[in-house]
Amino acid sequence: MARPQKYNQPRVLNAASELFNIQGYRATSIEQLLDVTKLSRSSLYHGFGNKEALYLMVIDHIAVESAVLYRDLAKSNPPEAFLRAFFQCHYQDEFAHTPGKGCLLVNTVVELADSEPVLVQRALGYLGLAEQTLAMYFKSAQKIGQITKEKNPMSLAKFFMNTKKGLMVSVRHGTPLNELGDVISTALLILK
Amino acid sequence: MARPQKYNQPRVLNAASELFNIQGYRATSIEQLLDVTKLSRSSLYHGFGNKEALYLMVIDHIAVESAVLYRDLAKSNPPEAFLRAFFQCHYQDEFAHTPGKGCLLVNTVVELADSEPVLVQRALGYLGLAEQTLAMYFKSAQKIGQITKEKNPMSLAKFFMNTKKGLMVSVRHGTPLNELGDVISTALLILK
DNA sequence: TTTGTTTTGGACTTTGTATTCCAAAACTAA
DNA sequence: TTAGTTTTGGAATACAAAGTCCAAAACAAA
Repeated sequence: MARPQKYNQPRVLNAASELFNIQGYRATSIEQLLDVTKLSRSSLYHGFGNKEALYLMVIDHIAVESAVLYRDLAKSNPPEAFLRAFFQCHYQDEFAHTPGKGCLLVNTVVELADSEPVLVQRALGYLGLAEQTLAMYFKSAQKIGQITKEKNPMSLAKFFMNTKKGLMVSVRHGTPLNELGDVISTALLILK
Repeated sequence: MARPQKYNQPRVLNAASELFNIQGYRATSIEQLLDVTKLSRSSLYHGFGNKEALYLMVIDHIAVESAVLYRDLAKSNPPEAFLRAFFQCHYQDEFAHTPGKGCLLVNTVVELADSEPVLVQRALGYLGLAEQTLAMYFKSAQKIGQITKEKNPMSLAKFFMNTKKGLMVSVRHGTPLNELGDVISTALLILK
């Protein structure tokens, strides 16, 4: 008994996510968002609130996507392969779940650290979640004997999250892929 | 035979640097810059051009400071101590050459990656320089036998620069210092 | 067709921001 | 004092951006 919603959230969020990821939060105008989402101004404000609310939804959206991806990668790979995939999934088209340059969560905390606490806290929450997931992965990998028990799982998680953050910075400014591969290989020596 | 310049560049650049570093480029308004530099609007535009030009001068300014500091640290420390100082100098008050949160160069490339190529290129240049300096340091450290010759000096440099970038992201969003220390200790195992 | 909801166009308001400009004031050296 | 230069106040310009609002159009079901 009503006109159905024409736009669907996932498509809008994907388009917005891509633009935010490339340009950053502040550099992205409503005008541009209307462009890529093909929404009318009225629809965007009616359906998503405002720019900040939309950004929050985008963060949630990509965080869920990433969490699912990580879980899959962890299930089907031994430690080294898993970590390589974990590092590369944000800049390899095969996985293509986050187009754009770098990681939206990292970009968010760097760009907005001191000026948008709500957005930063949301991003930080998901980064923390990823760290915990990594720690649990290492803990169980130690139990199975896949990696040495010498090191604290939490320390490993923090170290590899830090490596990931560094890589996301490098990806964002266009470092050639082979150089990133070199960094990854060096970092993985920690597991030996 | 003239009125002398009241403001001096270094002081202005320090004040501006601190604000830019904390808030980012876009979130910092001219109004706020006038506030912290104690300059009048007219003086700022007359003496420094515009916001972009000022930011370039700030980048140059902190890059020179950092380069000098790194050189000193390299001269007076064995590899491990040098690297620890290299990592910590951006968030320890003792060195206090870059107040604010994180590293302005890293913040710049992340915040402005796609929208301010001039500023990003300038920052990238100095980051590249730091990497080269690190590589040379490792090369000579290998010659003296301070570190193993197993690894490529350039790979080491890239790896530790990546670690630094990750740390700067974490510093920016307020990770407790002891956690950073843990990451650093893990990363340093690469030298063993 | 009628009804109720969603979507749209587009003008409008409001706000914030960078930048320019000029005449007046401040200051030093001659 | 005078001359030459720097600094300043503050108004004015220009522009872009976020968000609001309303009436009209589109649409599906009754």
